[in-house]
Amino acid sequence: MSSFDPTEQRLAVTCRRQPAFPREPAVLVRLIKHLYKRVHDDANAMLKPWGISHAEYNILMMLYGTEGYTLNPSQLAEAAGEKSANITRLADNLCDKGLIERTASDEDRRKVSLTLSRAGLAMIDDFMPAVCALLESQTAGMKPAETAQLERLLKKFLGQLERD
Amino acid sequence: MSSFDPTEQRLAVTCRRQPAFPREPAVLVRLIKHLYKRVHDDANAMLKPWGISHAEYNILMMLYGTEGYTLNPSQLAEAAGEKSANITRLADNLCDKGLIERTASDEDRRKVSLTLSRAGLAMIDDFMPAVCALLESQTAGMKPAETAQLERLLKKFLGQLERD
DNA sequence: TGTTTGTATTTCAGATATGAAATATATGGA
DNA sequence: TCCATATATTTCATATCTGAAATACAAACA
Repeated sequence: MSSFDPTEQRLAVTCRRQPAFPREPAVLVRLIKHLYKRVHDDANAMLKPWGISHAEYNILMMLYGTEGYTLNPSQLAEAAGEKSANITRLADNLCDKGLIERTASDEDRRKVSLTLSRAGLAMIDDFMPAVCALLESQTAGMKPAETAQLERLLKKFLGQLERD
Repeated sequence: MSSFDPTEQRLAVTCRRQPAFPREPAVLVRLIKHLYKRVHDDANAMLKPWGISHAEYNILMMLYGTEGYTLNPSQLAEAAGEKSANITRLADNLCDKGLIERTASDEDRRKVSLTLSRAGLAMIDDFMPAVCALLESQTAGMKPAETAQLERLLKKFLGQLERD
């Protein structure tokens, strides 16, 4: 019994009432939504002891995954999947917490560099065991071939959404 | 070239820096986030002419997919994947727009019934062609066997997240 | 009956996210 | 040079969402 069952049941009724309604994409889209909400909530709960949100975590980790630990707000927006107005706010918060540093670029003065601070790096090292444990538990029941297949299909789906 | 490439690239760097970091679940979680944002934005854009949001659309469609077009806020919260405090607000808006009706239950006076109105039904009939077109375009590049496999794997993933 | 415990919904304050406009700088011609 | 257009970021008003507390009723039972 999954929390998704009531949703699926209601999609079935919709299909009966609207013969043109395409079940498969509708189910996929709603599964994505359910999964995202769940993953987002779990991540927020896990990160609570460190006083950062899932969105802030994503910013820190995108900087961490970059040579030089530095990105511009616009690169960060793409990597973290946030709108640029939101990046400004998140970066403000992370600066206030001392986890990143904001410096002006001199090569292009429109640009801003956001760099992981020493404290930001230390926090990542600190929460990393908890993050790894959560991530591992999330796929614990799936075989490597299944997760690889899921990755492939999700990328194909994303590619389709982004065509044109 | 996908908008996901920069993210994936940064996850690869993270794996190099943190050998314990499990790539596969991290990639899946971030793909889910990217997909959700995209689907959510596209749905909002498509629905704009009708003056409703993606979240409001989900409420309407969950009522539409129910015998009697009626649900309680708590059932709606589960079906639509929203927190109950949010259902109250969304239902308020939909009532103001005349798309649903709120009535007290007499069998259990704590409960509230939210019912699709005549105008709500008419709006669904009206936007249905655009909804179907969007949904179909979203999986246009995938074979039925692939979407079925994706559905199966997403359900397995969700099941894993919800164990315990 | 009265009391306790549980469930359904709403309220409220604060967090989070958004679009559109504003600001500042860059770039490529005329 | 001057101008038009493009890019990067922020600001601001508003929309959206959340947790926690408050409210209202139900159900079980001493």
